[in-house]
Amino acid sequence: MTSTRHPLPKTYAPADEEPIIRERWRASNAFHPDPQAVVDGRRDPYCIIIPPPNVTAPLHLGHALNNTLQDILIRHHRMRGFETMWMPGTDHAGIATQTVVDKRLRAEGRPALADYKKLEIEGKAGREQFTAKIQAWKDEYEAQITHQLQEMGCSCDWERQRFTMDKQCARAVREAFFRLFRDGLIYRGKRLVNWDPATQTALADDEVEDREIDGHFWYMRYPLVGEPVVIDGQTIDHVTVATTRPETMLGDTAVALNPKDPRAAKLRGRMVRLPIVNREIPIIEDEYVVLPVSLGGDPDDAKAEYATGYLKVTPAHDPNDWDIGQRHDLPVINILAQDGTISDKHGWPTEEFTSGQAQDAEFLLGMDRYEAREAIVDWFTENNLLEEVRPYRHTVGHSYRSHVAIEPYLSDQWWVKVTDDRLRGAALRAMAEDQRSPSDSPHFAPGDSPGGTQDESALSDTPSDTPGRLARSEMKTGLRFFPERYAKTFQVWHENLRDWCISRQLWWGHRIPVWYFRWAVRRQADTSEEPDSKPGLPITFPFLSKEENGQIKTHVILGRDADGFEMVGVCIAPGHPAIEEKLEKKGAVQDPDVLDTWFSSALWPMSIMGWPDEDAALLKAYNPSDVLTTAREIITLWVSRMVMFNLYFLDRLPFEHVFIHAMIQDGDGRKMSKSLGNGVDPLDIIHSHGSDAMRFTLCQMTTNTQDVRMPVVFDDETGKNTSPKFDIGRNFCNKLWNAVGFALSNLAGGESDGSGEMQLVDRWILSRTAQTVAALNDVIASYQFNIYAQLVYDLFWRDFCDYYVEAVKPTVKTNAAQRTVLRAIVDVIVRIVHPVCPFITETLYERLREIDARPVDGLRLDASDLCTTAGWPIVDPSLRDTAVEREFDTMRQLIGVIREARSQRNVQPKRKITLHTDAETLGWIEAAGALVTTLCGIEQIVLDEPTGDHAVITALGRDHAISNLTDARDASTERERLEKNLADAEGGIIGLEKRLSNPGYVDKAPAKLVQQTRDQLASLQEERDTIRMALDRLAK
RNA sequence: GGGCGAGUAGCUCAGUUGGCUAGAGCGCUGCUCUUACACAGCAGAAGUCGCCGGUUCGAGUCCGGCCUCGCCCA
Repeated sequence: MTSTRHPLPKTYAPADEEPIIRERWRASNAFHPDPQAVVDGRRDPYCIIIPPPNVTAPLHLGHALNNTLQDILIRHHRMRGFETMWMPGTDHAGIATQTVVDKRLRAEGRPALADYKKLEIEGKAGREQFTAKIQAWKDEYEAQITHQLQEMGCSCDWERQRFTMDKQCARAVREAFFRLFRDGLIYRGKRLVNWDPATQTALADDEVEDREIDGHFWYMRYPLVGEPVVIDGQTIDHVTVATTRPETMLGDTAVALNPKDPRAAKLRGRMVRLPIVNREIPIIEDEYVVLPVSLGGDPDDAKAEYATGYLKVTPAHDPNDWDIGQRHDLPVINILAQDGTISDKHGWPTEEFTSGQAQDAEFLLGMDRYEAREAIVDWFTENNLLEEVRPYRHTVGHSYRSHVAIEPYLSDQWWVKVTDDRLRGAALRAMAEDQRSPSDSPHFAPGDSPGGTQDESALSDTPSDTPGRLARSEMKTGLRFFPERYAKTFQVWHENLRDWCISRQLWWGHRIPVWYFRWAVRRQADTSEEPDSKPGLPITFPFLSKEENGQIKTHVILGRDADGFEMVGVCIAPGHPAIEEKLEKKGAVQDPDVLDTWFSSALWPMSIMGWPDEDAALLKAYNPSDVLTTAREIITLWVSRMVMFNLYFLDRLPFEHVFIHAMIQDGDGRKMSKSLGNGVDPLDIIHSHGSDAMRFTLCQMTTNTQDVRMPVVFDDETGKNTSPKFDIGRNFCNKLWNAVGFALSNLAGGESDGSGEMQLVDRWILSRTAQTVAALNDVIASYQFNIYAQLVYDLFWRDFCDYYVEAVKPTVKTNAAQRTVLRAIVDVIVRIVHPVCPFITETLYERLREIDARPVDGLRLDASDLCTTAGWPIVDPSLRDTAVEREFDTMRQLIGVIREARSQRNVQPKRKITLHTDAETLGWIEAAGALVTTLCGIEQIVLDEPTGDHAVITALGRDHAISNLTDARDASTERERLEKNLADAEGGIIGLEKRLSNPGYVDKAPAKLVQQTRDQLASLQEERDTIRMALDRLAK
């Protein structure tokens, strides 16, 4: 068969080929699997769910890495015949997106969030208008992200792309919330939020700007209740607390000191009387308290320098104090109103005033927090309770909007009770047993001892053994992490888990499906139990039908107002807009907050497959999926929540494996970031080097360490950041292009008469290929991407190009057997490179298809129209021939020595030389075909001793010579070379002799190893002797 | 503070149950635009495997301690 096509261009030009290939893939529909084929049992599934990128910004290099790795897995499995699904999509990223859009609007001088909030208050649909702006932003970035993924060659099922806020995902969110609420796993509780007293709104963490301010530490005395204490000869009748916020003392509920503090023991169990309010509060011990420098605190810690060792604890007004309060079960006393004035109406116990205890504090009520601060400091001064004031510069969070200092403020939030055993315990029990660490965790059942038997089926997954694999619907245990060490992170996170606050004071997100209603509730039973933390009894609204009431199965009582009405919160099942409407007509108001973004992300593996419709074919086929591929910082947040929710709602895992890839840092070990300007844009690299080059480089870098470094350089020509690392991939692609092009031209041109036999190189390259393909399968199963690249590189470049192609040049045009092998090996190489470099291999595959393929025993290569759907090479173990590999290595050694001698003697590359050798060596060389003569530029091989100018060489334990070299002989370089070789040999001999003269080694090491050492020694000794003789000859 | 990772050639990194005279790519040196590829070929130089101690016949690899850098969680 003769090709009518033009030869390949000399250099691979990715920009010319990539769009053609993308279009070919699109038209083929090859990335759109049929879930029914899986459900019917006709095909085995393989599925990856994309970790949905945020619509906040375009993809960065970390995404490029993550998605390249996913695509490698996907393409590999698709070629192996799995019904392969890679589900794409994006995440709405609530806080980040809302902030980014608000910032952009403000930068453009257009109406922004604050303006829309005003409109909303005025009843002019501000919320709707603002979310429309975000929606437009989302559409823009979603399109951009999709484009980027396609440019990278990601073989996602684009027809099934989803978004965390689309209709289908929204339904899943509503359903999940309703069920968790119904089952008592969602509750309402207090939490400190960032409160802006000026605009009177809660702010997200990233809406708070840290600012350094010049403040003070005030040292205030709290008198001890009861007898004074003597410590180190000093009589103590009070403790001194240091604070930057004196006004919060009104809400103090304890004084804490570090258990390591020497004073702690003496004060244990004592109380102090809080000045002004006359509240008696306990002295407690908590590790959080900073020890003063004088008591052994860290001298480099500014806080230790200012600390007294006594910490006033105000749970309602400081996040750290809140945590201490939780740990010690302290009362929480909020002393501020929403506008930042001192108030007794927001949680300050009324009794303290009615009893007259707090009458000294009455004059403070109504004061602004800063006025109150001054007044309180004055009061302490007048009463001789102020010990000292020291200036102190520190960081205080300020509202990005009003620029006033934010106030940690107690407010009602919704929580998921992830600490419940149904969630946390289930997630822990789902871990593969051999990956669990020893632990006193009560969540593992007694039989679940760590370090149990390994689940063998998890370790290999060739298509032939998939029937042994656990049925997907039964996959509720065996969650496995790669690299293994991350299992510990997962376990520790769960063991220290706290409940998850899911409400966010934002507009962009899934609105909380709870309606608040002021109602004289008709109760089925009266109850005085604490209503706050658990759903109440079923509620009945008279204006709803019995059936409709059934959709509101639960409610939470939020409080009782002055008139005795209860404020209740009800959660409505999804799909009943009529009920929502009726309630709203009666005055019910939906919670204004939205859910934490992770709530919808946690449902991602289910929602995108059609849950809550449990009959959806997608859900049956692809939940659980095979592997989640993600970055390290996400294990705690996301992986955990997906596992908990999938187990809870479907009683099975969302995925079997979790692969955590390294993070890319710049050459100095810094994170890539916009602010540092050290980021590399994947699209820039695709344009400068090609998508395949970028992918190869990323794959090749992916070791199982935590971080990998990529030196970043600024390219003056393009004005963009790039990295020399990408040259690795570009060079690889170019080499591939040229080598395959060369092979094709040899196969297409010329013709053989069908005769000819395989030579040593042919059997050798087949053996190496068989070995490589087998290794690749293992390496994919264990997510060792750098080794994948290495194996492919070595086979293609070091073996195929450097030896095979060179060796067959003189014979391949006429030797039919060799042509068959060359054709097959090129085919294998193109296919095994395909998962990493899909574009170039797809292009080359098309050319390769023009050449007739003949079967090679032991090698199966199912063809297809496209490389992407072609069969993965299946090699018979019989192709592996270690005897041939050894024989080849012997010849390669000889080649190396001759080449070295040529180089030492400055023989011109083109010059053909004469080899003088013995009959036995000649026999080996001839048996190897044209290998040695071609690679060494040998014109003839003779059995005579050289007469004229020549160089003696030592190889295979004997002497040979080369002649017909060049001009005057240079004995000194040859002597230098021999002396170096002699030194090497002697060094080796000494080492081996030392080892063998050690009785411990000879006695204890395995006999096989000892014999191997002896053989090694003998051959080195032989080599040494011949080198010595050669040196002697030179000396004559 | 807790957890994890890294330290091997000038740079970026391999090194899987201890058997190593420690490897690769880039860079460097020399020779070649040899007819697939100069984004290439051939040859070469280059390392006290962070430091100290231990186990062992044998340690880059296992154990203990220390130093430096980084990440995650509080």
